[in-house]
Amino acid sequence: MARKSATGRIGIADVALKAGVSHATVSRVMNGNFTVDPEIAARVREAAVELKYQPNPVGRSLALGKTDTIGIVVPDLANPTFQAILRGLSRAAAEDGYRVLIADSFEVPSEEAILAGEARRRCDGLVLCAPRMTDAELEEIAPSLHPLVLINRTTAAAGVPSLVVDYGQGVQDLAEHLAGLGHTRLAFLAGPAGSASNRLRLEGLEAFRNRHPQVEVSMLDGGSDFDTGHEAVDAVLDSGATGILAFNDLVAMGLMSGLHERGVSVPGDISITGFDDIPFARYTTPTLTTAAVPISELGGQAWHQLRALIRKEDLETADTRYQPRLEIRASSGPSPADLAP
Amino acid sequence: MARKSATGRIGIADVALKAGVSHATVSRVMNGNFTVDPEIAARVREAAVELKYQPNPVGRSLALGKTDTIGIVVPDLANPTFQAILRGLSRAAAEDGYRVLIADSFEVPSEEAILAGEARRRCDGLVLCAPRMTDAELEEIAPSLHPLVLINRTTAAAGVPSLVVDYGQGVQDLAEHLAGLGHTRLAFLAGPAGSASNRLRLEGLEAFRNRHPQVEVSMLDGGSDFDTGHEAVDAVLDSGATGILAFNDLVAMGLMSGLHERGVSVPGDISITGFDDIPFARYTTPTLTTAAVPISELGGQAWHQLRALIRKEDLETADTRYQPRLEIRASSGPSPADLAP
DNA sequence: TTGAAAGCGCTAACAT
DNA sequence: ATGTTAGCGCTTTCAA
Repeated sequence: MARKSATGRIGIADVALKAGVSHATVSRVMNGNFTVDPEIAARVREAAVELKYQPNPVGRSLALGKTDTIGIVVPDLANPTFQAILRGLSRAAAEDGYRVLIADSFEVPSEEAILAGEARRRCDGLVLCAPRMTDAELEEIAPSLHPLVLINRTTAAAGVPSLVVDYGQGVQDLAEHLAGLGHTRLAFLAGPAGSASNRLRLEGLEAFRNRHPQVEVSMLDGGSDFDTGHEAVDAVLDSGATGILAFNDLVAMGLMSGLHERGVSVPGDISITGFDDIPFARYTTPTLTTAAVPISELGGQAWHQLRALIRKEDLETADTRYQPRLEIRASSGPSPADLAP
Repeated sequence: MARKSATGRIGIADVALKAGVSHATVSRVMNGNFTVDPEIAARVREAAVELKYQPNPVGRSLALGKTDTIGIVVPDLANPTFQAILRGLSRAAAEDGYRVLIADSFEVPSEEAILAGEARRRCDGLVLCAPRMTDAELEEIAPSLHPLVLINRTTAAAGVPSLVVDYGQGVQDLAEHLAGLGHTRLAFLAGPAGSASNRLRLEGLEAFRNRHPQVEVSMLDGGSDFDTGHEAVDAVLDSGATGILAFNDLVAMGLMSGLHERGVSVPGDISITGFDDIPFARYTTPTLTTAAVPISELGGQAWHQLRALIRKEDLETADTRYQPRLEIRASSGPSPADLAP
């Protein structure tokens, strides 16, 4: 009978018994150790196949001190940006035989540290995606999370590579684009308060203001999803701005939908820009002007950085900076003030 | 010094040493066993905190025979449907202290069985999402994957609960809706060939045809993403149909975008329906008529079924069938033939 | 080339 | 109430 082990599953001992060898030999064969006599190896393999034996990964993990698994902590799995990062990460890691364990903090900053620690202990490394926790907290826990890679966040802690998108530059490019179209009253529909990428956008806008003192840039509270944009219609109309920089594509889409309901023409009356260039952006009506971010590439890069750390190839912990690319489509046009004198 | 164990990390032995007790006692304290003297327990806890000790999950898993992790295999992580299922699953599992390990088969059916087996071995249970493998193969591997829950697929194998969306009924409801608006020439923009959910839609349309012999329903080849819809514009126009049933919302959006570029009015000239009711559906222009599927609820339910199996509460392995809900929005309207006599 | 034995970090039965 | 001991399933020295 096959079921010898306590768990009821077939273990290395069953194969050893069937092949008439020790478990050490079975282990050697399973791991491709060539010091085993070919004849015996064949017998072992045969027994393994017959019993449909597959090594227990938990046992291996304990013995080897590695799990072939990495973790990722995201603030919100419903956000297309994080979904794309996850996909890129999962794809790249899979090519090296690693699996991904996910942890969603549901935008609760206080949960992040716990989730991160827990995930890290089960894995060989961790990707922390746009964490909402404070700099101090991040810096404090970073060492215990090593190997660790950050996305859209940096830290003073040593040995933690960061992949950050230059949202500041991106938003400046968008603002320049609108200014170039004659818009002199812009409004920024901000993102979540704790978001570091929102801070970068604000810094970028500050730089823009300094270069263009004649352009008014008002700030409107917001968020990161459709509803935020949809609910911001009144605030946007009240602001009197003709060029709206939405926090991201989702917000822009919600806003466009709301303006459409009010009979406001885009870009006839108001020009709108998004951020991210999610796949949907080229299918909205009108198609959305935005700043394209190579999101899923970011996930792939995160794995490559993490892999280097896991393999202790950490020769270079240089941070990587991604430049968004301006994607001009139909949602932005000349300022109506320019058209109707 | 704290670092005693071979791995360099702090282990139970370090805490035992520091608190002057055996590791068994430390284990008892960490697991809330009340047979420990309160004073000693406090001393142990203190030592644990000072050393920042956290039990190694791999060690626990091996000893307990459980990992507090479940796996999910999806055909394509880029698909919003699977993303939503993943999110619902992850959320529900997290509430019970379980984590989710993901495996993406990238639409390669031959990979599924391997990925599934591998994932299952690392986890306490598995969710197989719309597997593309054959019925025979699924039935063969199902027993070795137990506890197993299927989504949008059924199997003859015993003890495997299925959660399936009634795509057949949904597409019939949509077709009835269009017929009720006076459309007599419909076209179905089909999905991926191997997809079981596409087969269900085709069956539903067959039933519809039998009930409405006077309505013409032509079949157009397609796929499951934006581009499919966008590229289908010519085929759609050539078909002469005034009511288009797109495979899903993505295809519908791509199609609407393409028709918009051609100056075709929706729903003035052509009515369009999607399927799924992804969040974007209510923000398209015009808003999309579709059949709403409670996708992320599906993920939650999958966890509840799986949890019952893990806990061996498998009293009822009844399959669950979800009825899509017709969501009538602005992309469908009266047949132009009815309007212009 | 192979087997015996130790050990990965933990839990739990057993003994005290 | 606590310590000792024996696993969980595997890899890997160390002997032979």
